[in-house]
Amino acid sequence: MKSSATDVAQLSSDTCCKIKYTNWYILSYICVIMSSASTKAERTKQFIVEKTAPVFNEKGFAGTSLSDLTIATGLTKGSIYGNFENKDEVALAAFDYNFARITNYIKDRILQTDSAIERLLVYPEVYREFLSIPFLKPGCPLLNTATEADDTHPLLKERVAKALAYWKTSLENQIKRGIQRGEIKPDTKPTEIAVILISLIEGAIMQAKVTGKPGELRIAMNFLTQLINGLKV
Amino acid sequence: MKSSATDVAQLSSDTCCKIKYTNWYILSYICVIMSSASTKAERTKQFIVEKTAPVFNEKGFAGTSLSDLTIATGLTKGSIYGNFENKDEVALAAFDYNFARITNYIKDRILQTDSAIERLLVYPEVYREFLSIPFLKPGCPLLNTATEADDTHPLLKERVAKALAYWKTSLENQIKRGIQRGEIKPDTKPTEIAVILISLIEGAIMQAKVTGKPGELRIAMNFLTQLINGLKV
DNA sequence: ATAATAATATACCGATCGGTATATTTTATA
DNA sequence: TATAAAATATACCGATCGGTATATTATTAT
Repeated sequence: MKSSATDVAQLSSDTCCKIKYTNWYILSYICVIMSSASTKAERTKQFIVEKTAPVFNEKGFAGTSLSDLTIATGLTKGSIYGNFENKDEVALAAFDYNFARITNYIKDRILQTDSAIERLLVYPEVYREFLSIPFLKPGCPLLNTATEADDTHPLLKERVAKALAYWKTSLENQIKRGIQRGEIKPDTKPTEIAVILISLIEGAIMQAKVTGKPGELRIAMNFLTQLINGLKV
Repeated sequence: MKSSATDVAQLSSDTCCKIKYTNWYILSYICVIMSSASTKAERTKQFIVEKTAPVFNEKGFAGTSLSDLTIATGLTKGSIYGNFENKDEVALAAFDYNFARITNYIKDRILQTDSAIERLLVYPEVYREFLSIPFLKPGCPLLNTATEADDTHPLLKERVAKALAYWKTSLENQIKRGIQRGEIKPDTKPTEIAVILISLIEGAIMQAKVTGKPGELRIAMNFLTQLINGLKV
């Protein structure tokens, strides 16, 4: 017996007043503040995304069935298909949600810093303990989705590509601003640092997930920290 | 209409006189030279592994169906299940094969070097062009399998863990020998270099697969090359 | 309160999933 | 070459897959 879904939208309270993630990073990364979803359907849609996003991140697209989605949401297939065209649409929205979540998490911590070096150091600080950050337990959604989708799911691959490009651009801009402000050595190559930072983080996460131990992650993040500190003027 | 499988074992010629990969890295990494498979079943088993390994690497475990396996091999389900207990067993053998293949590829190139630094440089040299190495097109089997299996397939995860440990140990030993021979700075930390090398490679591969361009890979491998050269006495 | 409408649940579809019992074919032995 | 044994193919299983038509329920507007 499924629980009624009529009041399910209200449970999705923690996001109703948030930034509409899909817009700011897909539509030229413009940050659009949206009021809480107006129609019931929109709120249920959001509810489905929130509940299924962790499942997709853990099991992958092929490994997640529609019955997984009904279990995660407590809704029926009919309801899910009333809000999404197909499984792909749910997966795409779920990826956007997962990526926005980690992005917002990083952004919140970056807001508490007051130098370019400190801002860059947020990344190794956060990912150093990603094994103990609940919603990152199943790993980085970028890495998980990328490795599955690159050869099997063009639409999902495209989303990952955009997310990755956004991350890279953000890092580059942070470094450029740091150079302008005289906080980072002027001969620093923004793109190179961005790529190396991403590589170290994602590669270390893979190892951490497989070994289940923090050793590799600690080593890689220590190295990254030193690298970033070495950029200081 | 399936083509007969009776003569299929003979086609598996290129591996019949090779090192038996499953043994040397699972059984305490002891290198056991095996003569060509004796029974027909063993050769067919090998044939199935060779033909399905690329499919598993590209589509993943959940994304690969038994019909994919029959198509890849030209055999029937009955034949496959006559040689393997279930889909898991095929996937495990396929992963071993994929990992052994890249390992042997690296090993061959390492044999052509004559210094510890050169040996380490083989890794960025090989992975720099992995997009153009045919059997690596679908990506690194370690990365692909790790990200899918870590939360969904304990047996496969265990194999990946062992493969990763083997790679790491190999790197550490190469560095230690380099230090002993006076080719690498004595204050070099073998484990740290190994972890950083693996992180940079796997993280860069992920980016390369998603963007489809060689830029990120080139940057990461250039950096890794510099890092290794910096270890020279 | 009632009617129109929007949203969700139910029941079902054909296809494919992983897996297997058994018949047929091929191989090895004599 | 006949025969036993091994290996492969055929035909089928129940379960689940993604998806949908339709009935039911809840919401909204009057």
